[in-house]
Amino acid sequence: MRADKAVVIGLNAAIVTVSDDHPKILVVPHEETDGASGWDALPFGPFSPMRHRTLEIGLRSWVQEQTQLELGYVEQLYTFGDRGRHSLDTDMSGEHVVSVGYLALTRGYDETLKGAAWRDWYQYFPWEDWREGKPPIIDQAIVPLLREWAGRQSEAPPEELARGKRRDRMRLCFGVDGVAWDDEKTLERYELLYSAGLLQEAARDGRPNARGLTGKHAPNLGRPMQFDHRRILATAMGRLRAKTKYRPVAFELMPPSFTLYELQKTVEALLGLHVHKQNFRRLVENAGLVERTGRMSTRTGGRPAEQFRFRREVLNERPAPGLKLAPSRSRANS
Amino acid sequence: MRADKAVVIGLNAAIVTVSDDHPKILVVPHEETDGASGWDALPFGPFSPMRHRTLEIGLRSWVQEQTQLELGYVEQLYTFGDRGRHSLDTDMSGEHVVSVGYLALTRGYDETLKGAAWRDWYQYFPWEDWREGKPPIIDQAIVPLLREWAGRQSEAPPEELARGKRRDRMRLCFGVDGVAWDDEKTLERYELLYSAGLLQEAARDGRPNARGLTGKHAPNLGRPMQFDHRRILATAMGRLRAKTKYRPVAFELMPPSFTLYELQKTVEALLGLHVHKQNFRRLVENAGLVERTGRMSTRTGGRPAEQFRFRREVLNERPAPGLKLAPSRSRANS
DNA sequence: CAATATATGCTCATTATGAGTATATATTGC
DNA sequence: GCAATATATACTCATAATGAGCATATATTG
Repeated sequence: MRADKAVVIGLNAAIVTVSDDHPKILVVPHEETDGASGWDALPFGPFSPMRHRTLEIGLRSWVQEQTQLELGYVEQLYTFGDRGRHSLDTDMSGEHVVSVGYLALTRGYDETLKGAAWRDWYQYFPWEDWREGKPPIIDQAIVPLLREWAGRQSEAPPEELARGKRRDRMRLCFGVDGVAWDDEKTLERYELLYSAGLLQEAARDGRPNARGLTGKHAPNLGRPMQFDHRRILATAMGRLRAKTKYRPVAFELMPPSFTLYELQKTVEALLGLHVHKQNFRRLVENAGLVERTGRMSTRTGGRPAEQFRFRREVLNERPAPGLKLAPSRSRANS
Repeated sequence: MRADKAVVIGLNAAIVTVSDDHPKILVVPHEETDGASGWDALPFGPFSPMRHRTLEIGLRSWVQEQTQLELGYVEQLYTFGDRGRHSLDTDMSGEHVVSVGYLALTRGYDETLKGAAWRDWYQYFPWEDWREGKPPIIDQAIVPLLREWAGRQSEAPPEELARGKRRDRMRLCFGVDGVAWDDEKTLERYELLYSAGLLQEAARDGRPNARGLTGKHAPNLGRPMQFDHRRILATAMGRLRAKTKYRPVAFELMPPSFTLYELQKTVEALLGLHVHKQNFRRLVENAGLVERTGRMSTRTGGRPAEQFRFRREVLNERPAPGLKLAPSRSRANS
């Protein structure tokens, strides 16, 4: 059992927090040799089997080292074997890198971390935030560009078929022709845009873009990242959005005590959607996910809200549920 | 970016089919040097970045080579960095192996595949099949052994706490004290039994078992596998059971045309549970997952059943649904 | 032809869901 | 102090989804 080329396992963490109604991820500015500098990177480092008994332990220690952050909730996402042509060509050591992506949640938001910075994840995915309605970038830029791409000559022989498939992908991903928006399809959308050559990463990797041009001519759809890090982030978003609905993960992002509306705002920030306020309370309370503290919130605004805390016991009662909610269609509530 | 020890990526496939109401997986007898021979292994091989552009392509080619099987549906499961002490100690080359597990589905069941064999997955997990009621092994062996384990002195200081946590894990995993059985917790159950030292793999890896004994004294809870392959299989089962309920994957296991009851039997085999027959039909038909063929089944028994086929179009309509069903509690139906 | 086995259609009570109305309690500007 | 405003929270209601069972249809078997 011998590989013909050395393989390095890169551990990558998408570390998420929510502050001030914005989901943020921790990025480190990563200096590059080939002019791609300035692109953000996720905290990452190689897995060393001698030092780390498991992959997750390795990840935690890298993050600790690079950002002084002690991670709580950590979950493995996916392992990517292809990091795009870029890494194959320019990787200094001639090693092949396989990326293992992780999602981590923290309520920390420890202001300034040496060398690292928190950034709103919607900067990388401006089409994913529907809280203020459909993001204009979709109809103004994305859909027209994708239409052009879908109509282009395909390389493969079954011409008409390939075009149809492209159109279907577009419809399902971006909710064209009355297809409903699916907040969990973040990775599919990212990969569609990449395939269509509409992302800077695709240009970097030498993929022809929607106009058939190769090179640095991709439009500016969201902020790019180093290597395949934006893909890992897309995976993290999708997983977190999905998991929020069937497991009580949102509480990992909350302080020990919070009002129900604060909880709702956090969930809405993650999902990029509004939910129905009254139904949200009903769900959270009926599911036994929270308990009253008796204390009241002194926030400015209207009537003071009661503070709640997460009922950790639910985890031991049944397979603990999440915050399954339909987006509220009427903009009236929230 | 240098690892201090060479890392090899092992690609492992849990290839599933269902035939005759039994979910089966493809195993290859793997000869070992240290006496552990006879333990089944999943088809696996190392990832070679030079030959395979992606991990999945590498997996497909290994499977093809080892079993002559052309895979259809393939999905990555999880990447394990620790394969137990065993592999660390006895790995011939001194390399560290990281396992990437995959789930693959096939309707093939191509009888005899050179060197490989299909085996009922419940042989590895006899506690997972609840179709004939609660498997006796749970109350007769597993729960008593786990109780003993939960009551043992713990290594860590917070004595009472550790015991409580062990009891909680047992309750949630095996449905003790009125906790409902959760068919998706296959991995949690496997890992609990491993932690408690109740599996042959744990003995092999030198973990103390429930009676505090080290060595080959583990009871015989299911058939063991090479390396961490039973853990990968447990992951595959859990994922497949979960996915069946929200995505139309079961059809990957069906022939082009089938009766609704055949479909139901396949789903039941996967979940290890019975479902309510009439409600199953209602769900499948209302969800638009199937369409009539007009042909009738000539199977022996009672009234002939109509044959259906999978409506592939659902995949392009909305985020295609699965076969979400509650297990029927009354044994009357089926 | 009775007994039996399965397929399929239909009903019904209960619960979950999506949306809204109504009321309570605070702050703010005057 | 009071109207205007903002939020919190309680409650209602129609509709859909779910879980369970009954009834009928159509085959085979002895």
